[in-house]
Amino acid sequence: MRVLTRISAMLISSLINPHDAGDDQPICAPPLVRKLSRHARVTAADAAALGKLLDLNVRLVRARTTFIELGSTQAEISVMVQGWACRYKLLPDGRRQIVAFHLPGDVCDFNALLTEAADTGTEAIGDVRVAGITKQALARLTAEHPRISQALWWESLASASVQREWLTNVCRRNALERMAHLFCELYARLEAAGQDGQAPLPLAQVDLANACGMTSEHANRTLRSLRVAGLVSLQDRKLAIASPDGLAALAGFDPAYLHFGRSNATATEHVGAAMV
Amino acid sequence: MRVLTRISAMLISSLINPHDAGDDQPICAPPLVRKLSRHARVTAADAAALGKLLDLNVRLVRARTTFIELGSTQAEISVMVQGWACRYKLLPDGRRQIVAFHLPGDVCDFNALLTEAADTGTEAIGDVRVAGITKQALARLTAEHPRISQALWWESLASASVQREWLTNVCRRNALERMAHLFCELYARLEAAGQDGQAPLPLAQVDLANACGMTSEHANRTLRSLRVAGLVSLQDRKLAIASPDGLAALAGFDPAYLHFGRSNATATEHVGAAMV
DNA sequence: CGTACTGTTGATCAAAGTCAATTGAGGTGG
DNA sequence: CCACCTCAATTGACTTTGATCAACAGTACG
Repeated sequence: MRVLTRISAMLISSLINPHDAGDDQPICAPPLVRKLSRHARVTAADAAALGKLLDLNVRLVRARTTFIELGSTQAEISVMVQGWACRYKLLPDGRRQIVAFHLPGDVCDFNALLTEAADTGTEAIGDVRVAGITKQALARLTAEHPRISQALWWESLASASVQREWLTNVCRRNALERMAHLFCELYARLEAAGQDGQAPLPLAQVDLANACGMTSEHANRTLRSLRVAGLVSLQDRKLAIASPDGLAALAGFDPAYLHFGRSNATATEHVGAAMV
Repeated sequence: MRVLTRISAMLISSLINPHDAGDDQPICAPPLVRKLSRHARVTAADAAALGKLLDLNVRLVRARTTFIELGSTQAEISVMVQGWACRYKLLPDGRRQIVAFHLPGDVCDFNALLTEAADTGTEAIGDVRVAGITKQALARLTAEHPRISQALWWESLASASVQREWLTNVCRRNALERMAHLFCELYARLEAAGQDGQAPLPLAQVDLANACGMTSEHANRTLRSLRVAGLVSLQDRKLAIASPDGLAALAGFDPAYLHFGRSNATATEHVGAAMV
């Protein structure tokens, strides 16, 4: 049984969105809004509408709880508001693979749109806040705000791109490079999400192992190598990235695949219209 | 330099689409149309409109030619009409990873919508026919045929799901299981595409190696194991799947992740509307 | 003060990579 | 038509990476 604590929208929203007074400064907008604003030319009205939806239905998920169960069908799209989550697959014999990490502002669950049994589970790493948007609400939102729809396409395609990089990462890099690459990605994404890229990562070594495609013992040894090389450090049992540049050099990290930045926001204009 | 032969639409269409006379029987529709019809309730009019677009601009790509260059930006979305292609990533030091195979009916290039430099290349494995749809044309199509847009969302999400399965496959299965799994997937996808699942696969061993995340030598040995186990066979230098069931048992193959089937086509109805 | 996790370390083993050489098929030019 | 060339496939010997098995330490928590 899932243990989900649903909390009144107003309460939560005032707790985690202190900007709620109605000003539109993107700096304190919900993470997803801020992110989507980078992709397409989301107007203030678009952002406000999305922001309102994100406030309506926020639930608190306790650490180490799977909040999107394997095999379940979801009536809602889940959006990360706070905390970290991981998406994993399980083989029948128990082998587990983390296929993605979800940070604030990430859409956990585009696949819910397929309305089929989820072939992945999603688990909170620490305590997490997730906004649920019903498909109907999303339908209304995207119908009235086509630019949001464009931006969601972007978001979805960008996360597919990350997926491909992960595949390349685990297949073509060795353990040390793999882990370094993962750290680089997380660092870059945290920074882009407006969070402190230097903040200690809440990941357990098992998570690292499951994400990098190795055993926890080997993850431990790999981590130690990175530590003695001075690239990461441990602060009171929390991992911290000591040298982003060093890690990037080791991993051959090129953030292009993350598809940040609004470089060609104008160019995607008509595409959004296209897909929507 | 890319060597692309562009051929008059009418010519090609009559060559490869002998059904062109205007009848709407899905059995002889272009592969993409047939596939999308499984996802959402695409009407005859929707299908016809898409089919027409797919006929407008078909190019022939010779075997072993990269037709979507790394680093390029694309004005068109490419759709596989005939033949096989692979999508790959390259590391600076030359290591290569195939991240997807494209069969007839697959959209190669959703990422073109991002209008950023492609971080993957796409190469024809044998001779290939690709339909190009300009973003503008796609915009018009999806605006007039929202169900097509729904179906494209489905298609995009399904391919992301395949991507995740690949990650799990290479991380958590050994060489033998990996390759068996790949064969199962290709077999299932070929069958679903209405092609003969028993047809010999045009893949070179290097391709197998690059897709399964191993060296070509090891791919060779792995393939031999599968051959002596009677699961695959070599017919005049072409690989053929001898025992789909045996392969599936070995690999622990569950086709759910491919998201075939119209099981819940009705349920996705309003979602399509949502995203569009 | 046990109990239950993570994390840590060591010893050993198996899977896959690397290096090197050979085979075989198909294509080309003489 | 045949010698030659090229490239993919094949095989063997050896090495390396990472998995497995096993034990133990440190913390957290009831």
